[in-house]
Amino acid sequence: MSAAPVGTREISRHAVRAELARVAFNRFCLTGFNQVTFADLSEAAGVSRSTFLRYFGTKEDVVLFVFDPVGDVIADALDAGRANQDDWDRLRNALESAVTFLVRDVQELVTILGLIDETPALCARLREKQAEWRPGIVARLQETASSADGPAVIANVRVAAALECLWIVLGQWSASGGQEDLGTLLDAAFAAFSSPACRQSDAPS
Amino acid sequence: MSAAPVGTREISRHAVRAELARVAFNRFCLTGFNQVTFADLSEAAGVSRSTFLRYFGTKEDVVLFVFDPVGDVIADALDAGRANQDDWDRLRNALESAVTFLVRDVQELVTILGLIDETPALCARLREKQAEWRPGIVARLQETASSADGPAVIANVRVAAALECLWIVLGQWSASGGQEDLGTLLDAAFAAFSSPACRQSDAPS
DNA sequence: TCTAACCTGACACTCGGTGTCAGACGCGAT
DNA sequence: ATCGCGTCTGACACCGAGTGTCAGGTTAGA
Repeated sequence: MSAAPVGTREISRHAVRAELARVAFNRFCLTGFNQVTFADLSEAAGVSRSTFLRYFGTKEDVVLFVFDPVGDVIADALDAGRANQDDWDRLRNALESAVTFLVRDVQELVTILGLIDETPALCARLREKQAEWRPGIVARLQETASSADGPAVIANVRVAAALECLWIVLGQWSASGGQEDLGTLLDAAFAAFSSPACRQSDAPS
Repeated sequence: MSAAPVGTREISRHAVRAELARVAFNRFCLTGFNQVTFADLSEAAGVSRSTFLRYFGTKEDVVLFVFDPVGDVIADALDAGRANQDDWDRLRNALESAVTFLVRDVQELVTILGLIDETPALCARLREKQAEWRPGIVARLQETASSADGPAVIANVRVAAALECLWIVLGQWSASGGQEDLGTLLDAAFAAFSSPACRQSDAPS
């Protein structure tokens, strides 16, 4: 997935990137995202500030570049089992693929999510990435559709809503320290769309 | 709504803020958001850079401060007609209040939305504001609930989804130059939640 | 081996944003 | 009227993010 690096230069670049991110991540967790400067990071990593900036365009990307493939993961996962499933089921399953991709090391992901949660700049940048994914996901959701399908806005809204579910669920999960089951949490979140939309009648007290 | 300014100082400050924003907005539309610096803005407005910075903490706020009350508008509107309506209906009506609040001058709103749309930094900051509104809206949605109401995550997801609808609808509306009816667009967007979730069967060809 | 592409570090620069400071201004009390 | 108080303003210094350039070293591939 996501264009495997063939050239030796690509391999090298990828490895250096990973190492720089690792060193930087420790600093961020230790001191806080905003308190750490590029000068600190480059010094800690043993490279010049210029070089560090060449590997990561912005400070946010040092943390968030691991999320880059998620958009493609979700879009690709929409193809699987596209028969006999409605939009919500397909989206829910695609999100399952996304969290499976993200959860390699539980502790690491919990830490990253915690760092993001307490840093507005990281939240903003992550939401920006999410917005970039949406068109591709919407297109994939529609291209396998039976064309006699409501206006495009419907698909747009559903994808946007599903992506919101993803972050809400991940937030809940990381708040529990990675204990809860992500599949169960996804089901609970998607119940917002399928359940009988509560409170059309008073409480039976 | 939103704490009417009582003191003379508050009135003055509010007026200056509006004037500075007006001048700045022209510049932004003329040259593009990123190309305009605080030095340009302050010169155009006839004040020092320091003063301009004192009225708007960030460059994004120069454009986006008009959206600040929207969160409260939505939360307040949730109270109206809280009987015999399910979550989706209440949220849809609350969004109607929000767009009514925003649409004073059609042309101006279309221009602002266009500027936001082509400026990633503005999109990001607006999404940040939206995230700040959410807790308050969720609380209001739940406080009038019959408590025998699914887990909190349900309300969270629904509010998040509704807010996504708001921006999708506003995007569509501004793309049409403010011609289409916002109520109709809202209905079309919310159909994503109530319609029979397409494609559980093949196309009848 | 040779050449061309690339990587690196150093430097200069712009701009967003924060903080400080002294002076000007408005306003209420005496 | 004027005195004192808090506030607003402009000037300045400062920091950090991000961009661009350039010379020299390294490596890949013919």
